Amino acid sequence: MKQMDDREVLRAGALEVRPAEHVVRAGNRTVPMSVRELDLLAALARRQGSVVRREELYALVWGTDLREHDRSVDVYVHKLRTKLAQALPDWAFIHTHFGFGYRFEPEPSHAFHKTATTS
Amino acid sequence: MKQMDDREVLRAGALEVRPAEHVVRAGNRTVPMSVRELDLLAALARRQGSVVRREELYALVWGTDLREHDRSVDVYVHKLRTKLAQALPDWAFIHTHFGFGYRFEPEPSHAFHKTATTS
DNA sequence: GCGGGCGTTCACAGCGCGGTCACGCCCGTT
DNA sequence: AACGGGCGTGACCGCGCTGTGAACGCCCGC
Repeated sequence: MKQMDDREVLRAGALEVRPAEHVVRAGNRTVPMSVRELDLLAALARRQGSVVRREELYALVWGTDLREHDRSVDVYVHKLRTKLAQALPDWAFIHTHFGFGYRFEPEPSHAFHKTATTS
Repeated sequence: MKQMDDREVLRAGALEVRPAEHVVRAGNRTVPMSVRELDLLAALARRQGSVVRREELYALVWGTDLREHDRSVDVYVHKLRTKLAQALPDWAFIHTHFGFGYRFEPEPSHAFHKTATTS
Protein backbone atom coordinates (compact mmCIF):
# COMPACT_ATOMS: atom_id res chain seq x y z
CA MET A 1 0.00 0.00 0.00
CA LYS A 2 1.00 3.54 -0.46
CA GLN A 3 2.07 5.35 2.62
CA MET A 4 -0.63 7.30 4.36
CA ASP A 5 1.90 9.12 6.44
CA ASP A 6 1.87 12.75 5.45
CA ARG A 7 5.36 13.10 6.71
CA GLU A 8 6.89 10.53 4.41
CA VAL A 9 10.13 11.91 3.05
CA LEU A 10 12.16 10.05 0.45
CA ARG A 11 15.76 11.09 0.22
CA ALA A 12 18.32 10.26 -2.45
CA GLY A 13 21.48 12.28 -2.50
CA ALA A 14 20.53 15.91 -2.92
CA LEU A 15 17.01 14.93 -3.85
CA GLU A 16 14.09 14.99 -1.50
CA VAL A 17 10.60 13.79 -2.33
CA ARG A 18 7.57 14.62 -0.20
CA PRO A 19 4.68 12.80 -1.83
CA ALA A 20 1.98 14.10 0.52
CA GLU A 21 2.91 17.68 -0.25
CA HIS A 22 3.33 17.13 -3.96
CA VAL A 23 6.79 18.54 -3.69
CA VAL A 24 10.21 17.53 -4.91
CA ARG A 25 13.23 19.47 -3.79
CA ALA A 26 16.73 19.41 -5.25
CA GLY A 27 19.13 21.20 -3.01
CA ASN A 28 17.05 24.13 -1.84
CA ARG A 29 14.99 24.55 -4.94
CA THR A 30 11.69 23.02 -5.89
CA VAL A 31 11.41 20.86 -8.96
CA PRO A 32 8.01 21.16 -10.62
CA MET A 33 6.33 17.80 -11.11
CA SER A 34 3.01 16.71 -12.48
CA VAL A 35 0.92 14.18 -10.58
CA ARG A 36 1.96 11.20 -12.66
CA GLU A 37 5.58 12.21 -12.59
CA LEU A 38 5.61 12.57 -8.86
CA ASP A 39 3.73 9.35 -8.26
CA LEU A 40 6.15 7.46 -10.43
CA LEU A 41 9.14 9.08 -8.83
CA ALA A 42 7.80 8.22 -5.40
CA ALA A 43 7.16 4.63 -6.43
CA LEU A 44 10.70 4.33 -7.70
CA ALA A 45 12.21 6.09 -4.73
CA ARG A 46 10.43 3.83 -2.28
CA ARG A 47 12.23 0.93 -3.89
CA GLN A 48 15.54 2.73 -3.98
CA GLY A 49 18.34 0.47 -5.07
CA SER A 50 16.27 -2.34 -6.50
CA VAL A 51 15.04 -3.03 -9.98
CA VAL A 52 11.31 -2.56 -10.39
CA ARG A 53 9.47 -4.09 -13.29
CA ARG A 54 7.25 -1.96 -15.52
CA GLU A 55 4.18 -3.98 -14.65
CA GLU A 56 4.68 -3.24 -11.02
CA LEU A 57 5.35 0.44 -11.52
CA TYR A 58 2.28 0.74 -13.66
CA ALA A 59 0.14 -1.01 -11.09
CA LEU A 60 1.47 1.23 -8.33
CA VAL A 61 1.06 4.49 -10.18
CA TRP A 62 -1.80 3.95 -12.60
CA GLY A 63 -3.68 1.46 -10.49
CA THR A 64 -4.48 -0.91 -13.31
CA ASP A 65 -2.67 -3.62 -15.23
CA LEU A 66 -0.13 -2.64 -17.80
CA ARG A 67 -1.40 -3.47 -21.27
CA GLU A 68 0.94 -4.90 -23.82
CA HIS A 69 2.83 -2.35 -25.87
CA ASP A 70 1.92 0.37 -23.40
CA ARG A 71 4.96 2.64 -23.18
CA SER A 72 3.62 5.00 -20.55
CA VAL A 73 6.19 4.03 -17.95
CA ASP A 74 9.06 4.61 -20.37
CA VAL A 75 7.67 7.96 -21.38
CA TYR A 76 7.32 9.15 -17.81
CA VAL A 77 10.74 7.84 -16.88
CA HIS A 78 12.05 9.98 -19.68
CA LYS A 79 10.17 13.01 -18.38
CA LEU A 80 11.56 12.42 -14.92
CA ARG A 81 15.10 12.01 -16.18
CA THR A 82 14.86 15.26 -18.05
CA LYS A 83 13.66 17.20 -15.05
CA LEU A 84 16.05 15.58 -12.63
CA ALA A 85 18.99 16.11 -14.95
CA GLN A 86 18.09 19.75 -15.24
CA ALA A 87 17.93 20.11 -11.49
CA LEU A 88 20.98 18.00 -10.69
CA PRO A 89 23.06 17.62 -13.85
CA ASP A 90 25.85 15.73 -12.16
CA TRP A 91 23.69 12.90 -10.98
CA ALA A 92 21.79 10.11 -12.63
CA PHE A 93 18.90 8.68 -10.66
CA ILE A 94 16.95 6.33 -12.87
CA HIS A 95 18.83 3.46 -14.45
CA THR A 96 17.55 1.12 -17.12
CA HIS A 97 17.85 -2.60 -16.64
CA PHE A 98 17.37 -3.95 -20.09
CA GLY A 99 14.55 -6.41 -20.29
CA PHE A 100 13.57 -5.96 -16.67
CA GLY A 101 12.71 -2.46 -15.59
CA TYR A 102 14.15 0.52 -13.82
CA ARG A 103 16.24 1.07 -10.74
CA PHE A 104 16.26 4.26 -8.74
CA GLU A 105 19.54 5.20 -7.14
CA PRO A 106 21.68 8.32 -7.20
CA GLU A 107 24.93 7.82 -9.09
CA PRO A 108 27.40 10.32 -10.43
CA SER A 109 26.50 10.99 -14.01
CA HIS A 110 28.94 9.85 -16.63
CA ALA A 111 29.93 13.37 -17.58
CA PHE A 112 30.61 13.98 -13.94
CA HIS A 113 33.79 15.92 -13.41
CA LYS A 114 34.20 18.06 -10.37
CA THR A 115 33.69 18.57 -6.63
CA ALA A 116 33.33 15.94 -4.01
CA THR A 117 31.20 12.90 -4.62
CA THR A 118 31.37 12.02 -0.95
CA SER A 119 28.72 9.42 -0.11
CA MET B 1 -4.81 29.44 13.29
CA LYS B 2 -3.71 32.84 12.30
CA GLN B 3 -1.04 34.47 14.32
CA MET B 4 -2.25 36.87 16.95
CA ASP B 5 1.18 38.34 17.33
CA ASP B 6 1.13 41.91 16.13
CA ARG B 7 4.80 41.69 15.48
CA GLU B 8 4.59 38.86 12.98
CA VAL B 9 6.91 39.57 10.08
CA LEU B 10 7.03 37.33 7.04
CA ARG B 11 10.15 37.63 4.97
CA ALA B 12 10.88 36.25 1.52
CA GLY B 13 13.86 37.57 -0.31
CA ALA B 14 13.46 41.32 -0.64
CA LEU B 15 9.84 41.07 0.40
CA GLU B 16 8.54 41.73 3.85
CA VAL B 17 4.96 41.27 4.98
CA ARG B 18 3.60 42.68 8.25
CA PRO B 19 0.02 41.45 8.43
CA ALA B 20 -0.86 43.28 11.63
CA GLU B 21 0.12 46.58 10.09
CA HIS B 22 -1.41 45.81 6.70
CA VAL B 23 1.91 46.60 5.18
CA VAL B 24 4.01 44.96 2.50
CA ARG B 25 7.46 46.23 1.77
CA ALA B 26 9.65 45.46 -1.23
CA GLY B 27 13.11 46.72 -0.69
CA ASN B 28 12.46 50.08 0.97
CA ARG B 29 9.24 50.74 -0.85
CA THR B 30 5.72 50.00 0.29
CA VAL B 31 3.45 47.96 -1.93
CA PRO B 32 -0.22 48.92 -1.66
CA MET B 33 -2.48 45.99 -0.93
CA SER B 34 -6.17 45.58 -0.35
CA VAL B 35 -7.40 43.51 2.58
CA ARG B 36 -8.06 40.36 0.60
CA GLU B 37 -4.78 40.63 -1.22
CA LEU B 38 -2.82 41.02 1.94
CA ASP B 39 -4.65 38.21 3.73
CA LEU B 40 -3.99 35.88 0.86
CA LEU B 41 -0.37 36.91 0.62
CA ALA B 42 0.06 36.36 4.33
CA ALA B 43 -1.60 32.95 4.16
CA LEU B 44 0.73 31.93 1.38
CA ALA B 45 3.80 33.41 3.00
CA ARG B 46 3.15 31.58 6.24
CA ARG B 47 3.41 28.35 4.31
CA GLN B 48 6.47 29.42 2.41
CA GLY B 49 7.94 26.60 0.36
CA SER B 50 5.01 24.23 0.47
CA VAL B 51 2.06 23.77 -1.82
CA VAL B 52 -1.23 25.03 -0.44
CA ARG B 53 -4.51 23.88 -1.89
CA ARG B 54 -7.13 26.35 -3.04
CA GLU B 55 -9.64 25.01 -0.56
CA GLU B 56 -7.30 25.69 2.28
CA LEU B 57 -6.37 29.16 1.10
CA TYR B 58 -10.01 30.02 0.70
CA ALA B 59 -10.84 28.76 4.16
CA LEU B 60 -7.97 30.73 5.66
CA VAL B 61 -8.71 34.00 3.89
CA TRP B 62 -12.45 33.99 3.24
CA GLY B 63 -13.42 31.94 6.25
CA THR B 64 -15.89 29.71 4.43
CA ASP B 65 -15.73 26.66 2.22
CA LEU B 66 -14.64 27.09 -1.36
CA ARG B 67 -17.56 26.46 -3.67
CA GLU B 68 -17.03 24.54 -6.85
CA HIS B 69 -15.97 26.59 -9.84
CA ASP B 70 -15.14 29.51 -7.57
CA ARG B 71 -12.10 31.16 -9.09
CA SER B 72 -11.58 33.79 -6.43
CA VAL B 73 -8.25 32.40 -5.30
CA ASP B 74 -6.92 32.39 -8.85
CA VAL B 75 -8.04 35.94 -9.42
CA TYR B 76 -6.36 37.20 -6.29
CA VAL B 77 -3.22 35.27 -7.00
CA HIS B 78 -3.16 37.07 -10.30
CA LYS B 79 -3.58 40.43 -8.59
CA LEU B 80 -0.78 39.61 -6.20
CA ARG B 81 1.51 38.47 -8.97
CA THR B 82 0.93 41.68 -10.86
CA LYS B 83 1.75 43.85 -7.88
CA LEU B 84 4.73 41.79 -6.77
CA ALA B 85 6.13 41.66 -10.29
CA GLN B 86 5.84 45.39 -10.52
CA ALA B 87 7.65 45.83 -7.25
CA LEU B 88 10.30 43.15 -7.82
CA PRO B 89 10.43 42.28 -11.52
CA ASP B 90 13.32 39.86 -11.21
CA TRP B 91 11.59 37.57 -8.78
CA ALA B 92 8.65 35.24 -8.93
CA PHE B 93 6.96 34.50 -5.65
CA ILE B 94 3.78 32.58 -6.34
CA HIS B 95 4.11 29.36 -8.27
CA THR B 96 1.29 27.27 -9.67
CA HIS B 97 1.13 23.59 -8.93
CA PHE B 98 -1.17 22.25 -11.56
CA GLY B 99 -4.19 20.52 -10.14
CA PHE B 100 -3.35 21.35 -6.54
CA GLY B 101 -2.76 24.93 -5.64
CA TYR B 102 -0.05 27.48 -5.16
CA ARG B 103 3.35 27.62 -3.55
CA PHE B 104 4.92 30.77 -2.20
CA GLU B 105 8.68 30.99 -2.53
CA PRO B 106 11.01 33.58 -3.99
CA GLU B 107 12.70 32.38 -7.16
CA PRO B 108 14.54 34.26 -9.85
CA SER B 109 12.06 35.05 -12.57
CA HIS B 110 12.53 33.24 -15.81
CA ALA B 111 13.90 36.19 -17.70
CA PHE B 112 16.27 36.75 -14.85
CA HIS B 113 19.90 36.95 -15.87
CA LYS B 114 21.38 33.89 -14.28
CA THR B 115 24.38 34.82 -12.23
CA ALA B 116 24.40 33.43 -8.74
CA THR B 117 21.97 30.56 -8.52
CA THR B 118 23.03 30.16 -4.93
CA SER B 119 24.07 26.72 -3.79
C1' DG C 1 -25.33 62.47 -5.44
C1' DC C 2 -21.03 61.24 -7.34
C1' DG C 3 -16.62 58.93 -8.13
C1' DG C 4 -13.37 55.51 -7.05
C1' DG C 5 -11.69 51.50 -4.82
C1' DC C 6 -12.74 46.93 -3.79
C1' DG C 7 -14.71 42.27 -4.04
C1' DT C 8 -16.87 39.08 -6.96
C1' DT C 9 -18.23 36.80 -11.05
C1' DC C 10 -17.87 35.72 -15.88
C1' DA C 11 -16.11 34.39 -20.42
C1' DC C 12 -12.66 33.43 -23.32
C1' DA C 13 -7.89 32.32 -24.38
C1' DG C 14 -3.88 29.72 -23.51
C1' DC C 15 -1.25 26.30 -21.39
C1' DG C 16 -0.03 21.97 -19.01
C1' DC C 17 -0.91 17.31 -18.49
C1' DG C 18 -1.83 12.67 -19.68
C1' DG C 19 -1.92 9.56 -23.21
C1' DT C 20 -0.52 7.68 -27.69
C1' DC C 21 2.46 7.10 -31.85
C1' DA C 22 6.23 6.56 -34.78
C1' DC C 23 10.86 6.58 -35.81
C1' DG C 24 15.43 5.16 -34.93
C1' DC C 25 19.07 3.80 -31.85
C1' DC C 26 20.70 0.40 -28.64
C1' DC C 27 21.28 -3.95 -26.68
C1' DG C 28 21.62 -8.91 -26.13
C1' DT C 29 21.51 -12.95 -28.85
C1' DT C 30 22.75 -15.87 -32.51
C1' DA D 1 28.04 -8.99 -38.25
C1' DA D 2 23.31 -9.49 -38.66
C1' DC D 3 19.02 -9.77 -36.51
C1' DG D 4 14.90 -8.72 -33.63
C1' DG D 5 12.94 -6.86 -29.94
C1' DG D 6 13.60 -3.33 -26.09
C1' DC D 7 14.12 1.39 -25.21
C1' DG D 8 14.85 6.67 -25.91
C1' DT D 9 12.75 10.48 -27.61
C1' DG D 10 10.25 14.02 -30.01
C1' DA D 11 5.66 15.03 -31.90
C1' DC D 12 0.85 15.26 -31.63
C1' DC D 13 -3.96 15.60 -29.68
C1' DG D 14 -7.94 16.22 -26.58
C1' DC D 15 -9.27 18.02 -22.39
C1' DG D 16 -9.42 20.12 -18.10
C1' DC D 17 -7.09 23.65 -15.41
C1' DT D 18 -5.37 28.19 -15.11
C1' DG D 19 -4.43 33.17 -16.68
C1' DT D 20 -6.50 37.29 -17.58
C1' DG D 21 -9.27 41.26 -18.84
C1' DA D 22 -13.70 43.06 -18.19
C1' DA D 23 -18.21 43.92 -16.24
C1' DC D 24 -21.08 44.51 -12.28
C1' DG D 25 -22.57 46.08 -7.55
C1' DC D 26 -21.48 47.52 -3.16
C1' DC D 27 -19.72 50.66 0.07
C1' DC D 28 -17.41 54.57 1.61
C1' DG D 29 -15.60 59.26 1.49
C1' DC D 30 -16.27 63.47 -0.54
